[in-house]
Formats: sequence, C-alpha cells, structure tokens
Amino acid sequence: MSQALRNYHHGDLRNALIIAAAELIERDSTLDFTMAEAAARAGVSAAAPYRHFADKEALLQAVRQLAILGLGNRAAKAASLHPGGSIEGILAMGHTYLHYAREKRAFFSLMWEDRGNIEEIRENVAQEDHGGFMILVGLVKAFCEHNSDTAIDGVYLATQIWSMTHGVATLEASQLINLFDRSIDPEALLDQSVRTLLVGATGHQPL
Amino acid sequence: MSQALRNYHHGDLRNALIIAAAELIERDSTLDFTMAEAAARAGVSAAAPYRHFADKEALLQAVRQLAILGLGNRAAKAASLHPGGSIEGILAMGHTYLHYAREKRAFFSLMWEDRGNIEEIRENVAQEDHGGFMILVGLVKAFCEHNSDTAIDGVYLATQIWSMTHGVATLEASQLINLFDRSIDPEALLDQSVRTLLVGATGHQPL
DNA sequence: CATTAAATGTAAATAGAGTTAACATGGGGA
DNA sequence: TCCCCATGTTAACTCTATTTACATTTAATG
Repeated sequence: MSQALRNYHHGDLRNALIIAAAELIERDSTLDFTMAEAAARAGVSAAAPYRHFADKEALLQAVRQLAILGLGNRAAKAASLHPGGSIEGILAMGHTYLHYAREKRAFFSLMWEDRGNIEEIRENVAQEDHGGFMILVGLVKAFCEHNSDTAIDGVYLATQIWSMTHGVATLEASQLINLFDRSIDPEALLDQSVRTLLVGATGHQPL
Repeated sequence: MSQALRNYHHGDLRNALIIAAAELIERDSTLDFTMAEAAARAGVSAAAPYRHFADKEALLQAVRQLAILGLGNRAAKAASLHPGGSIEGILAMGHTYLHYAREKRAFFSLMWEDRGNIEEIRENVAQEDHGGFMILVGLVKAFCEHNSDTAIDGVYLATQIWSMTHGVATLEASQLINLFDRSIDPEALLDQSVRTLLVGATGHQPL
C-alpha cells in the first residue's frame, strides 16, 4: 500500500487517526473532539476508529504518548544549548516546561490527566523518559558534580525541581499563580526557586 | 416552606443539588455523575436542575466552591495546631494539602480544572481565600519575622511554597512523583523542599 | 492460482447524557 | 381572592460514543 487515495482500506488508519486527533486538539485547544470528526478527517467512517482503538480513551492515550515525546524533544533541544553542568541548562528546562504548558495547553493537561492502569503507564512512560525527566536528572547530576563535594541523589533533587516546575506550570494554567499578586512572573519565580533548591542541596553559596 | 416531603416545589433545590452532586462525586471519585442522577437524588425530575444551573459546568462550579472551602477549613485547622511563626505550622499546611489531594481526589482535581471566566474566578476565589492560601501567607510572614532580619515578601514566598506543594500533590495524583524512584516519599520530599525554600529566603541556617 | 480466513471498512441502529420546549402547579404579593 | 412568576414535570431533541451486521480487501495456504 502506498499513499493517500486508497479506497476502502486506508493503509495506515491508526496513525492517521492519531494525527487527526492531535490536529483537532491543537486546533480547538481542548480534548473534546469527536471520534466522528477524527474519523472524517482521516477519511473514514465514524465506526472505523474502533478497529484500531478500543475507545476514545485509547486514542487519547496514543496522543498522550505523542505529547510526552514532544515535550521530551523540546527538553533535549533546550539542554543541548547550554554547557553541561551549568545552571543555565537546568533553568532552561524549566522555561521549556512552562512554555510548553502555555503553548500546548490541551496537550499539557492531557499528559497529567487521569488514566487507568498504573503499571502499564509506568512502563510506557519510563521507556520514553517521560518528557525528558532523565535529561533533567543528567543536568542536575552534572551540576552537582561541579558544585558539591558530597554525593547528591540526582533523581531526588530532579524530582524536587520537577515538582516545583510542574506546580508553577499547573497553577499558571489554572490562572492562580498570581491570584494574590498580579506582578508575579512565573519564570522568575521558578528560576529563583530552582536556584534555592540547588543551593540548598549543594550547600554552596547563592548562584 | 419547611422540610423534606415537599411536593412539587422542593424548597431548597439549588443546595440539594449541590449536595447531591458532591455526594456522587465522593461516592464514585469521579466528576462524571449525570445531571439526571443528581436530580433524582434530590428528588426531582431530570430537567429541574436547569432552573437553578445553566448547565452542568455551573453545578460543578458550585461544588468547586465547596471543595475550596473544605480545603480552606482543613488548612485553618492545621494551622491552629501549631505555634505562630513555627516551621511546623507551615509544613503542616503542606501535609494537609497532600492529604486532601489523596482523600478527595476528585474534588481536588475539580479545583484546578479548566473553567472559563478568569475575572469572575479571581473574585470568587480571592474572597474565599482559595483553600487557605492567605493562611499560609500569614504563617510564612510570621516565620520570617522570627527568623530573618531583612524584609521578605510573604506572598511571594508563600507562592513558591504553594507551587512546590501543588506540584508534589499533582504529580503524586498522576502517579509520577516516584516514577523513577519508588522509594520517594511525597511528604518527606515536600518537607525538605519547603525547608530549603525557607532557608533560602531567610538566609538562615538549615532548620 | 483459487480459496478463504482475518483484518479493516461501511451503514445503520442503539444507548446514554445534556439540554430545551411546552405545559403544570402553587406560593406570595397586589 | 386572584394572578404572576418561580419552579417542577414530561416529552422531545441533539450529540456522541459505541455496537451490530454486512462488505471488501489482503494475504496466507493448499
């Protein structure tokens, strides 16, 4: 099977549906596209998707993988722009996260949405490095090696930083980050917090 | 109008619906109760709710207020158990938050869900102190007065702490907080992070 | 190469949920 | 007391997900 104008058998419907769904999510900035519209966009009938996905959640799950990969790619790109072991690389990861959360609002929320099957997720997600978390761990470890004498648990510290970053991103998405002080700038607040966490962990002077 | 067995006119349907919805959310730990079931539970027909709420989102909004108040009450209670200016009070707020997020999963996610109307939310939310944020601000300010010479922006520092706490709570809810290290304990990680943020802000020694 | 089972599409039906429309009731003020 | 309006009711209506029964290829098999 080659390209577009196939009759009856599409040839690559599964992927076409994932792309169609992603486009609709992108277009409307919401997750409530209809299966029928995704199917139509892929050029098939409304029932066809059910040959490839058990239900809408299964299709969303596939899009979720895509979204997580997308964030991971951005993270990798951001990290590559800064010298290893530098704090700038770590801060850039945070900025990338905030930027993604803003620009890809619906995809971002899709990522953290309720999904079932803990263990299955755990596997998928771990394989994909889940949006670049291991990249952050690498940056954190490198930073600590350059800036601390004592051994530091990179995963632990990275989890602290991720939590902070995720908190800022989600509170901003809920329009609550500057509920009581409109002047608060998410990036600045995050940067400062991350610096503090790094200083606290390494025991060094302010950066 | 007095109590229960009213015919035709319910008497207090609006509140009865809010309670019914909250009960269903509590029972199923999910937000997808049906309007019909909420109505039935309140003893009215499926169309009756629309005399009091424009749509399901409006009913959810009312429940959301309740949830936010509930968290605020817990926060107030937690704060009252610790001496003013102590770090224990601040840490207890975090524990309360994590506990609420676990115990009232659906209510918790409802709080941060997409809702429209930014400015309206801002008003409602600010009036209600949004889950006890101002209590946290008070605790933080008191702490800083006891532990620092320089002036500290309490709202800013409290926002950092809230972000951290919110990040831990939401990542835990998504089962991601210990994705790469199953031994991570959310409370411990949060406590440590909050201490670091406080130390960083006050410039004092580790607590 | 013909046959046929498995995979993948289609159209039409089903079912559940939100929401609206048209009508009913009854409590409270003029 | 009477009438209006808020509040309920029942019966549609619409939109979606999903299933069922049937159609068409593809591809493996003899």
